[in-house]
Amino acid sequence: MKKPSSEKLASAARAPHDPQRTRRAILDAASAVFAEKGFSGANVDDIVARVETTKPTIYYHFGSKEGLFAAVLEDVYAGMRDIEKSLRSEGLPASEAMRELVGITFDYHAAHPDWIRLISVANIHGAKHIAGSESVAPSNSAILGILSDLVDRGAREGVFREGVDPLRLHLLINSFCFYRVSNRHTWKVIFKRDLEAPDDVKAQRETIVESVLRYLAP
Amino acid sequence: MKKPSSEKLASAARAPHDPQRTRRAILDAASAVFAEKGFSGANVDDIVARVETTKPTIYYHFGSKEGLFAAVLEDVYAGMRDIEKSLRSEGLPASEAMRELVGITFDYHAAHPDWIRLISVANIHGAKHIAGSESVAPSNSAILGILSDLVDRGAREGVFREGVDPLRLHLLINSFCFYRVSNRHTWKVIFKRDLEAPDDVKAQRETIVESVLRYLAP
DNA sequence: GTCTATAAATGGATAGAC
DNA sequence: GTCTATCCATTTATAGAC
Repeated sequence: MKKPSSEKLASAARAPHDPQRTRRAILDAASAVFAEKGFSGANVDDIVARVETTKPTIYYHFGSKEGLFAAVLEDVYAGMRDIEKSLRSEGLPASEAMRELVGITFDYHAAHPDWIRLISVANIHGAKHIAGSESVAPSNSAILGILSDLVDRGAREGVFREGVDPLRLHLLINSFCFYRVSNRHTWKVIFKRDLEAPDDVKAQRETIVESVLRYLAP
Repeated sequence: MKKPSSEKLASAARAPHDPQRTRRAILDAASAVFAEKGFSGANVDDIVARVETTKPTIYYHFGSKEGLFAAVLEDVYAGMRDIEKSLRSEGLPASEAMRELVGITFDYHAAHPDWIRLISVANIHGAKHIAGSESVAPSNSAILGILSDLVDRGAREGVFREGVDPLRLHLLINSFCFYRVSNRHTWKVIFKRDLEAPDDVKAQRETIVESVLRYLAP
């Protein structure tokens, strides 16, 4: 029989019935557990143990384990807007702005391994949990719009070549930033090299930045 | 795992007790099920249903569900040698050979989505199932050796620049080839574009090939 | 809205015959 | 080496009190 000491919610002396806060706490805990163990590997009890709530409360708010996972994914995708917020590329020349954009994308992925694991888990399950979501697409089209504008501007200024497809460029950038985090475990076993060693991270960042700039060069 | 090289056991359509064949059949079925549902999502009964065998037989051969998954991963990594086998780059100039190597890597990934899902699943679980394997690393170092030699040769011939790290280049190539398959489901939901549309696949192939060649240019 | 207690079902693993 | 039958821990989900 364990004595619960509500630490997660007790930062501001948990109100007896504060649904918003309960929801938020459940989402955060679920996010961590799903990221660590995958969808099927995670169980609701693990989540309960982290939040100091109970199973019926979770089912009251999210309906099912699948509903909870869907909510976690929507929540996590919403955080992607942070990338665009970080961008300060207004006054910069196109290549400098591109260097900035790629670097920030790299840094964001590197700083959010849990986010990446969740996307991986979502893909393992065919993305069915976000298939019906309306909030997920807009979060991402924003950054794509910025990239698209930048490609056009660079082409007009003559520093980028013409005819580059923005979405395919986005694929080139994201694949590198994502994969080096998502596959670092198998990579380490196979090549005996830690992709997260600080010096190497720096070199990888330079690799994708330079790679993109060279790809765009006229 | 090793494939049976000599088959003196082909007496009937299905011998009553043919361990090699049973093992092979279990591995193939398990591979498909793990790829489809992940490690925890897959259950041994699903695998049994696909092969004509029983649960005790699986446990006899592989010890546990985890042992079976580990065996599946080793088996699948062994197939990676096919990439090097496809390579015919001996007489070609360095840039042509590189174009060939990147293209074949792209094609191999595109042709083996199950393989990619299994690697994703392995990474979700921290690659612990292959952590102790001795057969996995050599399978991959072969292709890396070829890439490394090619980079050196290109540098000597003056068509590639100096100081390119082969492993980081391998990362650039593989990340694109892997990600476009592994993340195609979320990509489709978010950007409403099918990464597997034939015309687009062609363009993506050209994107990574050209990207690598530009990256290597002096 | 949140709790205690429990139902209902799934699924990993094994005993023991052949 | 492979089968039939089964055990039992785990786990999603809910009934009903407060």
